Amino acid sequence: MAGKRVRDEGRGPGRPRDERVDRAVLDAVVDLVAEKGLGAVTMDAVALRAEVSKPAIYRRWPTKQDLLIAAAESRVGPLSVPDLGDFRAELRIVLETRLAAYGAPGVDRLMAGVIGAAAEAGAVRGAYGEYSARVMSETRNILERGIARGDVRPDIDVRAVATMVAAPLVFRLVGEMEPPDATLVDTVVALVSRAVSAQN
Amino acid sequence: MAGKRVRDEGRGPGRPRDERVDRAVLDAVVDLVAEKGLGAVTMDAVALRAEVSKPAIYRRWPTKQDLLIAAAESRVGPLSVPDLGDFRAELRIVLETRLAAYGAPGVDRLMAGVIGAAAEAGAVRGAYGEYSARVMSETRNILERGIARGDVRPDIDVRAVATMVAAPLVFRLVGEMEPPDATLVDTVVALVSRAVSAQN
Amino acid sequence: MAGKRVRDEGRGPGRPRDERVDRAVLDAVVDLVAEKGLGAVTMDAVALRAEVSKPAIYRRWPTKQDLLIAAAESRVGPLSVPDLGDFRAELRIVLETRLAAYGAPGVDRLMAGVIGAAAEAGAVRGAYGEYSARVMSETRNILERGIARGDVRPDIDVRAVATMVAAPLVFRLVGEMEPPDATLVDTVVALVSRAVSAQN
Amino acid sequence: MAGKRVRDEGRGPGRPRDERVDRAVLDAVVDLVAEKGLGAVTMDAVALRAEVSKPAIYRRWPTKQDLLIAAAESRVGPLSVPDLGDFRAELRIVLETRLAAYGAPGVDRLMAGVIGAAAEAGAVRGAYGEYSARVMSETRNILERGIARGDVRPDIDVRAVATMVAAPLVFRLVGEMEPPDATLVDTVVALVSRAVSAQN
DNA sequence: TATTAAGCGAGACGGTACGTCACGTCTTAGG
DNA sequence: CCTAAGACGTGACGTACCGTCTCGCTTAATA
Repeated sequence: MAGKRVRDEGRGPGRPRDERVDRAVLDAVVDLVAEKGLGAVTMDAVALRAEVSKPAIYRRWPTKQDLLIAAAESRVGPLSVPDLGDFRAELRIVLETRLAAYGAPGVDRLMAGVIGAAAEAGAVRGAYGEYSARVMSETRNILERGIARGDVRPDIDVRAVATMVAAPLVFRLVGEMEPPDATLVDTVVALVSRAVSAQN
Repeated sequence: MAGKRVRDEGRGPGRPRDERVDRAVLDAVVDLVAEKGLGAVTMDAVALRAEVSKPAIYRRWPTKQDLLIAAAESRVGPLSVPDLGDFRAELRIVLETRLAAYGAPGVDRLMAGVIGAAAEAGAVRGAYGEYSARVMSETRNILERGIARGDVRPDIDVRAVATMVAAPLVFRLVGEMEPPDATLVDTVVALVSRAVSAQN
Repeated sequence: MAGKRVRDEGRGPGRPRDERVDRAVLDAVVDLVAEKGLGAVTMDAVALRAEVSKPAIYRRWPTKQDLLIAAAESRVGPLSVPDLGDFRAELRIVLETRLAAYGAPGVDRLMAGVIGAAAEAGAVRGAYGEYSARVMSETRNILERGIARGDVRPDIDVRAVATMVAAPLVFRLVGEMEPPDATLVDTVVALVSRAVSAQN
Repeated sequence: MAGKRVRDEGRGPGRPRDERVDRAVLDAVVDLVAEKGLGAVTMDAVALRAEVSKPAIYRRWPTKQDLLIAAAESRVGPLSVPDLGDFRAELRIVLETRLAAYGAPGVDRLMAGVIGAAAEAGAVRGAYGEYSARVMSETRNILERGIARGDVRPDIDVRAVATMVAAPLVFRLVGEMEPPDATLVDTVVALVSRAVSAQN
């Protein structure tokens, strides 16, 4: 799951955490971003919207950054692609899944906000780094599966290619500030699969 | 240059702007990021470090976001690659120039900060959008030159490919929070040139 | 005793109150004040120190103010002075008893805290007013006994004189923030008894 | 003046403090106490009422306690009684001046609040201690003048008697939570002057 | 040469969000 | 009905930062 949760799930004595609070808070974050932009995502505004108290939020996510990451992860989380016997097909699924997720209202600016917050913190590879790794892991998986299967050239640098797969959609969103579209997905699929294909 | 400057350079009456202030402020921003992280880049801290007053900063850049963009642009600005007669060679120059720029201390987190600030503002395509376009324009140029020359396939989507070229370094920096390296550059050069090459 | 107790002592069904809780809580309050000052007297801190749960405290004293009053009363409670046939001697007993009580560690700041809490509440003459009246009642008694006996002038305003007797020690403690001492007691005894004496 | 002010009056460079802010804030405190009680004296409420920002308040008084003391001092400050050639007359002036000040709306609860806040802080003899000393100093002065003049017995303990003079009005207000009245003043004047008079 | 518009450092200002803390209530599981 | 543990809503706290403003001063181009 997302950024460090203060109390681990091991039920102890005392009143248990109210699960509805978690959901309500994350929804409130996404809704606020979608409706009024990142600037409206104040801890107070989130609390008000979720009908929850600020301490209840801070009990779960000790920092605004952690909250943003958790909200992002609730919409753009780890992926699992079945073995389709074809790297290109699997790659397309990954990218189209991400495209759909980024297209949901608010998710675009939320991702930018998460990156901005992560930059602020500067803590090298904190909660955000772990989230980033989780999000990219399935891309690495299909690459390695492709290599094992034989339809991906074994001489590629998996990490670099994974970056090349993940980067364009996010960069279009955050770096160019425009929504990624099907053309971009098609181009990534075409270029990457053509270039890493074992067929030539 | 970056975000709207309040007084255009057309000399008027009164005391002229002190050019040293501009330089001192931008340097102070980069140094602060390099030494203490983005969180330390407060307008007050910048003023203190640059030995300059806050109004002197705001006269030049009306917003913190504008200042950050100007600082980024002072380190990672527009590029101009001569016609080498070979798309692959020109592509490599673009990427290696960016790699060098991103490797300078502080520039990595500064880029992340610029993106974060742009996200916050939410103003669709403001000063940041223009900066982003300036930075990516040379990549488009070499692609179009390659198409004209004939060593780049004419059926590609220029914009999408430009995104695929620019994205990986920035994403490695900002999205994965690790420094881009030569391997990543090599991989981008190899994959992109192989895939867009007109030779097959 | 102090402030309204939620359940009157009339034994009902169910598990009876644990008497040790009462004592432990009041002791915890006084100890905390003595050791770390009034600011450390948090309901949570009291509960932790007394090894008792918060609801157990609130069942007994519905408000922090009530708890403070109860703690104060446990150390500085009503007094009973026997008829010694001499107003001056009885007055000295009252004052020396109070002096001793105020000298105990923590009691000084506890009194100030009670007054502060009463001020905050603003509720004119609530639990605190009753406590205050209980504490001052014996002074009125010895004054009235002295008038009846004939060694106190009958033309004094009993209430005003009682205030003059009670005020100095408390004010020294709370208003001047220094411990009252024997000199102050001697002065009060001397001045008051000299002034109200029927002998001249 | 009241509790430590952060910047001393020695005009330096930069924008000077706005004197109206000081006045507006202190008035807002007193008005809020008078109208809605001590509980309404929130830093936010004060800022709102005074049409001033919270930082502007904290620049002047680093703590809520300091602010309360300053507000109290603005209404109940040091006194200066001319030499009337008669201790009893001077004592009456001191007490009647205080009685009038305590009678102003809000001042009663404000005094209680100051004492409560001082208790909380626990800092032995901080800003409050100094205020208390300032307020009591004139009483010591008239006692010493009386001794020098010869109409006050020289064998009294000046400090103890000063406490006996100052205590009753404040204690009536804060300890008994009722307004002091003329009867109390008369009693204090009568008892103290009778007891310390050099005539017998 | 005097004027004057605009620059300059310093720092207070209003506004707004942050993250923390305490109060008093409520909810669990167990005695 | 009590107990301990601990989450909950409410709401104030004091701090930090942004972007504006007001001082008194300096600096050059113009009149």
